[in-house]
Amino acid sequence: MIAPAAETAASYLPPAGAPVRVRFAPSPTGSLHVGGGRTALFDWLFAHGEARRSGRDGAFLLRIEDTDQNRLVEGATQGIYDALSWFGLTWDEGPDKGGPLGPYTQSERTALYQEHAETLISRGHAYRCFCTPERLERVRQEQQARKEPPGYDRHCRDLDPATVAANRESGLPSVVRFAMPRDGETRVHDLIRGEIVYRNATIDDRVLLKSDGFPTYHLANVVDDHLMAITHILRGDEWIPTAPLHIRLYAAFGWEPPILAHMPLILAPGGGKLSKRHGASAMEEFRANGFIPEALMNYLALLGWSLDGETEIFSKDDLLERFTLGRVSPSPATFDHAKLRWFNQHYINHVLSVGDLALRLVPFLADAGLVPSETGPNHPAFPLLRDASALLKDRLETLADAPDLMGFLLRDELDPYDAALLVPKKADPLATLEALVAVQEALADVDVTDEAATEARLRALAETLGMKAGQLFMPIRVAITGRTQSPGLFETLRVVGPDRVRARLAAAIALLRRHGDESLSAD
RNA sequence: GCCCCCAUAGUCUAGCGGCCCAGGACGUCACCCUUUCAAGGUGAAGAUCGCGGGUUCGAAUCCCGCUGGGGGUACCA
Repeated sequence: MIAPAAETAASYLPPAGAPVRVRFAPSPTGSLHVGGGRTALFDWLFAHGEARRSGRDGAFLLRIEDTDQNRLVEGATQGIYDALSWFGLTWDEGPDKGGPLGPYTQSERTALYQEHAETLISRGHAYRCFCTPERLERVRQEQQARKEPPGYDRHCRDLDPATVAANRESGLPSVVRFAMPRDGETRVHDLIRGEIVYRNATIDDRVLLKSDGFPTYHLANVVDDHLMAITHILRGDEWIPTAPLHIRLYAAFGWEPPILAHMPLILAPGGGKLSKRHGASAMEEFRANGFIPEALMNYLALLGWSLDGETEIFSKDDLLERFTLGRVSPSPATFDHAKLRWFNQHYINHVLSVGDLALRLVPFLADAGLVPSETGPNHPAFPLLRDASALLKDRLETLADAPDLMGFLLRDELDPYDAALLVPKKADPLATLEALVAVQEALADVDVTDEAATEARLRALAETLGMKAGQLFMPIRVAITGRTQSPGLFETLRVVGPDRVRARLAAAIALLRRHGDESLSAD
């Protein structure tokens, strides 16, 4: 546990007594990306951690941005809830939770956006545009041909009111565009990077309301953040280029903009945005691949944030205690699967209790048919699972490694293995066979659940046979586990238990006899 | 092309003008422990602080330029 730091109020926090409200606003167009997961984490840590530590109310809300009817993916919203819940984040307001400033699903707020678009039009900050997609495409191509920067040519910006009315009357489809100031500049204050200055002339008139009546991100996000009393916007770096538009929108509405903080991008190992091509990139994939949420959280927290450059292990409580938005770095970070695996291994081996680990292993082992899926702490299968977990936890990098590594403990029959494995390198098959027979006899009157007794007996046997202990232990290991790598031999024997030890030794001896005959006849 | 962001070892990072000829972690390598493999322990290699100019008694730290990487450039978010 890390001691809480003496907290001096950061400059980006509101005056004492005023609340901090942040939101995570994913669109339900697929599974939740780790980049989104990290943004949600930082949102949550800021609201529930930093803000509350400093004596302010901190609220974390979830808003579903489903304004693109063409990209909606069925079940995606539920998937987002599941991913965030699994990750360990809880939200105070959201579509499923309700709250004072809902609804929290944008498709239920369309009237609101339309009203606000009209307000902008009436104030001269926006206008109806009747340009067809075909015309827009043509303009774009012409601009490219002339090597001009692409962008809307403001064709409809100064249509006279009569034309607009006539077009609307005749049912011509239209969008609402923002009337960006044509000169001057817009200053965006980013909490992480400082001030960014844009020349207004380089920003075109973006669409606010689409022809299907739904808003674009720009309008919906500004209207909702204001109406939901959001104080700080945490979002990905990819939003920096549209930040000036948003700032202009706040100004056009006469609203005070929230504090903006753009989180550094998460890059793929080869460069570029992290995607499916680079292995897992969605929260649910990490879950399915056997990563535990505590480890993922620890790893993700350190991608872009650090406490002191020294401390590496942070529990969820540590993070709530120590995270500060001000220490988030502006530079993009490359996702390193190897380091994530290290964290996961560390949590499995050193942080989780054995009982906890055993329980988390159940879904993975059940899928492989190794334990009943209903296995719980009081299930008859649990004690063996627990013992198996204790034995193998130091070589589990992910929960998904368990079926392969623990099969020999959880099943009575061993998977078929190559008889040659029984014979150590540079050892004689016949001598090995005799040694195993001797082991069989020696173990007949030894209680294998007594590790010390078993070890004493087998070491003595090795001496009697004139073998090095390791030479004798390897054939036993293979006979009992079916593989050349296993936990310590004596603890393995203990957990496998007397009956299976006996049966597996007999099976190994039989296998070696057959193998010997075959190699003789092959000569 | 245009706009914008970023820049300390392969990777994540500490550093916010002298404590740094640069600290921690992952990865890599070696050794130790040892019945195998892990885990663990110890140690090593690895960064002309992207390059070039300034500012300063003094720069990884401040300023400018360049280069490189990345993002944006949709009636997607």
